[in-house]
Amino acid sequence: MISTPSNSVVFSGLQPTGHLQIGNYFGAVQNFVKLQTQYECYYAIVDYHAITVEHDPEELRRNTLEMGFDLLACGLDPKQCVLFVQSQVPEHTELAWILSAVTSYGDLQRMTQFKEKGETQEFVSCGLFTYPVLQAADILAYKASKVPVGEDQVQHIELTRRIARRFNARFGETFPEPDVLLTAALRLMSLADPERKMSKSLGPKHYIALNESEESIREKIKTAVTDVGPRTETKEKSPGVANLFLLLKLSASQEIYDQFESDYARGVLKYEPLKRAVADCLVKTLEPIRARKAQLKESEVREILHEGARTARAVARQTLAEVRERIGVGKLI
RNA sequence: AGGCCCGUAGCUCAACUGGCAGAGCAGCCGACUCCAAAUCGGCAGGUUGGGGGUUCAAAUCCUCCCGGGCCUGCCA
Repeated sequence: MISTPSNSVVFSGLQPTGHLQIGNYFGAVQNFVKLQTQYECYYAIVDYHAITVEHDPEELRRNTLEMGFDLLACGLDPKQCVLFVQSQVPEHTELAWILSAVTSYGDLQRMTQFKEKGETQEFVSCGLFTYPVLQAADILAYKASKVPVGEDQVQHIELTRRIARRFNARFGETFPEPDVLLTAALRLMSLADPERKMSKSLGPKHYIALNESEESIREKIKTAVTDVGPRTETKEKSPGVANLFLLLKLSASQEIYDQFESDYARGVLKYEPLKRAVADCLVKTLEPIRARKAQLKESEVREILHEGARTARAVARQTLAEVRERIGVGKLI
């Protein structure tokens, strides 16, 4: 069997949260960069998702553009992938409405992310509830079959499959059922609370941004939580130390990494030198990204995003034409 | 459309019958530590949702507005 275009399309969406942090980079974006050389990739900065909770319009605008800068700096190449802003392709929201008609209310009620996010919000919008439907539309508008996402999104992709299946059953084969593209599950943990995943929402001590100053990176690594010392009776690393080793693996040479591993195994590792090495290597690893970002001009980023939206829209429009036809709306002849 | 409840520090809440707005957590600085954590010491944090009114004095009482939640009705 030769792979057809229909099973080689990748879609992923990123919320415009402002600057990317290194957890996003090593956990997801680095993988996106790799995927763009192997698949037909659509990457969307999903601003319509961001409005489902309270937000500031100016901040959203700024964050959306900022995300474009960061993604390009990380190595997403407009020649190899389609990078765009969700709201610039209105087919997403149109398809979301259509799909909401084949989405089970009960399924949505079972989405754990809605329950969790809803608890933190004073005002729970209807949009927050139907968020997974828009996500399904994002994916299905391009008939994507592979969706690289984190573990926390797996439930939403399963819902997307159910939505696709139900649509196909009622109106005829239209969408592929997308698969989660699980790469080597790589989770950077918070520096200040290594039991939790690194996230901006936990506070500044918990994450390192891609564009963070060298001084600040060193300070945060230095104050990262460790433990009372290497344990002799068990080889198991504490979460904080394991996290530092993961950072070292991601940024240091094999030699340096092996040296620290060996020190740890022999029970002679001191955390202070480990932290110094992690900070050194991390600063060096992020430097090229910083350099690329500094070279990007705002007008250039805007143009790339607009061009991406044009390309994406051409594809999404075709899908919508087919969908409208199948469900009996639009043209009446 | 009617009724009831709520809004105080970043978060969770306290403040009697109207009497100097406070605590825990989070945050910042320091001590301790190979580095951290924990612990200890210190610091900072406020238009009490907003306007108007009563009063010597309002987070507290009255009034309007904004925001949120619940109940009922109406429509279909």
